[in-house]
Amino acid sequence: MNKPTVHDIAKEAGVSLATVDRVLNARPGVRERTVAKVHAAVENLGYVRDTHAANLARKRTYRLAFVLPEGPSQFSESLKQAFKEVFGSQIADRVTFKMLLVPINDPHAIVRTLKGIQASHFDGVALMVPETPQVRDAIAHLKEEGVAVTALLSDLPNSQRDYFIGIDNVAAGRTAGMLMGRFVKKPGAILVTTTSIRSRDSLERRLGFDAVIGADFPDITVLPTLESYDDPRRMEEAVLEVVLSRPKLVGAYSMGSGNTPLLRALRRSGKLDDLVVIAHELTPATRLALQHGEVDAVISQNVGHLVRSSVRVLRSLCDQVPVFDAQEQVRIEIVTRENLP
Amino acid sequence: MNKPTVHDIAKEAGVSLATVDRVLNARPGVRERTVAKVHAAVENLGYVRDTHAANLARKRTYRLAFVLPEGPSQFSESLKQAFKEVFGSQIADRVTFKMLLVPINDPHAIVRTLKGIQASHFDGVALMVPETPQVRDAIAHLKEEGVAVTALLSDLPNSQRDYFIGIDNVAAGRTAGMLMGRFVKKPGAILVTTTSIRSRDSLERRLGFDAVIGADFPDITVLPTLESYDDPRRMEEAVLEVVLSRPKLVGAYSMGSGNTPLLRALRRSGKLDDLVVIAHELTPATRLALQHGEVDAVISQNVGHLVRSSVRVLRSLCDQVPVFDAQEQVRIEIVTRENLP
DNA sequence: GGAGTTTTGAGCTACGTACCTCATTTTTAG
DNA sequence: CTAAAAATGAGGTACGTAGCTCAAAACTCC
Repeated sequence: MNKPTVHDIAKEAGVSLATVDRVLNARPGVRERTVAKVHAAVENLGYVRDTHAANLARKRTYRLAFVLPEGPSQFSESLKQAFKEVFGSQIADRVTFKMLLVPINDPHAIVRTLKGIQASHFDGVALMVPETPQVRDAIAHLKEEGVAVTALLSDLPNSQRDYFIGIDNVAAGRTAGMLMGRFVKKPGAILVTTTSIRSRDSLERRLGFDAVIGADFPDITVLPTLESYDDPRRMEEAVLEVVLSRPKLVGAYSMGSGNTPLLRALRRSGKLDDLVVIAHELTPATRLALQHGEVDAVISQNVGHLVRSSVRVLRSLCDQVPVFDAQEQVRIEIVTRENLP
Repeated sequence: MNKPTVHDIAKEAGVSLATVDRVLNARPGVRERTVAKVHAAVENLGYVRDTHAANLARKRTYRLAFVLPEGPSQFSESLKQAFKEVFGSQIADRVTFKMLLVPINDPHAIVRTLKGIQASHFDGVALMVPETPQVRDAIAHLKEEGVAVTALLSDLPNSQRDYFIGIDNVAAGRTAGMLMGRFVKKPGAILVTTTSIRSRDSLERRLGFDAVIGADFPDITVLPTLESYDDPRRMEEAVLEVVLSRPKLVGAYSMGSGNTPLLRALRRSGKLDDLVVIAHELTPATRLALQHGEVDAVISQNVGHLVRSSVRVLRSLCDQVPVFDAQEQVRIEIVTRENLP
């Protein structure tokens, strides 16, 4: 009736506790036949190791590193806030964190940081960095050392990362496109902005957005993407210019960070009320804009969930336990004034 | 540096381990002054009990009961599916479940079931039942016996339940109203259906829906709610009648279960393509309808999240540990063809 | 001041697992 | 067959906490 323990396994397999221990922890010096017997007993009884008792016995701690872009983005801030919250909660027991901030546009510096992560100091790493060949190599090296690696928000599909935690950005772009198409009331053009179209996220979102608009909303044209290159002033002016020169503008889609300069420009133009505005990521700024009716919808991913997921996933990877996918799947959330959390 | 243990507390407070244990577990026979000393030491060192070690020592199990409506609703099915999934996961360790199915329309039977739950057999209960005076009394009784009680999906605001896990249904209705208002392309009437308007959920959703339509979309009228009383055939015919007699119908809002008869009627009428359809809860039926473009949006709550939340919340309540609210908050999800999980 | 009562301390076992040592048994090679 | 090597067993300690016993110390009260 009760959950079987190692003692039960020993009895069932007709071996001693020591042998069971050797098998379960893959220690050497056990005959093939005996290993098989123990495994059979495990199967038979449906034994699952009590992770908590095991962690207690081995004084295990999960030393995790999070490599995040530095710089004062509102999204990063809410990520950091989420980390603080999680750190105090149950999820984080036996976990120690280290946040490593890297300049997102300097692949060299990123790789230097990754090389600084050693298996002797960390058991798992979550990465929110762009994929480059050097990053791939660094990940391969981490894996060789036995460090668990998960991609966060931006996938690293061609690397050896163990897991990806984040959304399908093409689908996110499609969702934005669908909302835009259904929300606008008349034919016209859509302004699109982002930090840099060189980032995979922006690329994918634009792809999805264009696909839906092209297929389902023939009356709408999508303008070329405006890039801010992290310069808010420049973005604000560029947006203003487009808005003033384009009488038939009906909407704006902000794919990346930099919602604030977009909104400032639209406010200055006096046309904000006539435009459907869709942005990404729920931050204090977009939240306020939603409440004021300036932004019509925000496509978002639950930041708290992202952080908790990364911790849970990294723990599972460290323990070599299967990840509970259903729980870790990140939803593409549509947030409006009415369902604002 | 390391997490303080009871030993550290004993040293810090200048008392023995036994005394620390007496204080921490609220055992009698300790002087006020000593209790204070120990609490001070706990504060000083920032001690937090290692729940897992504690559970190990006391062979603790969390015996939980879930009181759910019986009957073959698709939503109930997905709930049960979610339970099965959670049962095999880490969240459920040291947890034993019991599902108690009750006839939702028989308050008498519900109360009988609740009275059958005794503290000697259960540590926590999650309830998905309508609020009646008898139910309130039964909850009060459970609380007296020391059983943790949480409301699931339908709140029991006037009872002594410890927690509510679910969404704000007024906000959910508002969200549906907003989407409906923005999705329909011309003025007209909206058909509204539910199982029974006597249920709190339907009442609240309708309230929110009407409020938004009334305030923001003056061109739209909302028809009186059609009730199915759990009779699909009746619902199907009633819907068909309305659709055929109302040329200016532009949308349909399904507030409760019974999405299938609504869709059947709309298909039969041949007008499905011209209507904006918004439903609640993501089930196999609504998922398929979304994919086929028959339903435009589904307002949903993540069932897996609901179940995991209830387990986590009930555990926290049993342990008298604060609930991590941010994690347990249930989102009002907007699901469309594009962001279907 | 003595008897009774209350409070405190010391020490033990247990939970399920990890990891260690040392003795004993079994297997293998020559 | 024997010596060496490999495999196994018995039993211990530890992790952080719960919960128990029994003795010792500290308080009351009259």
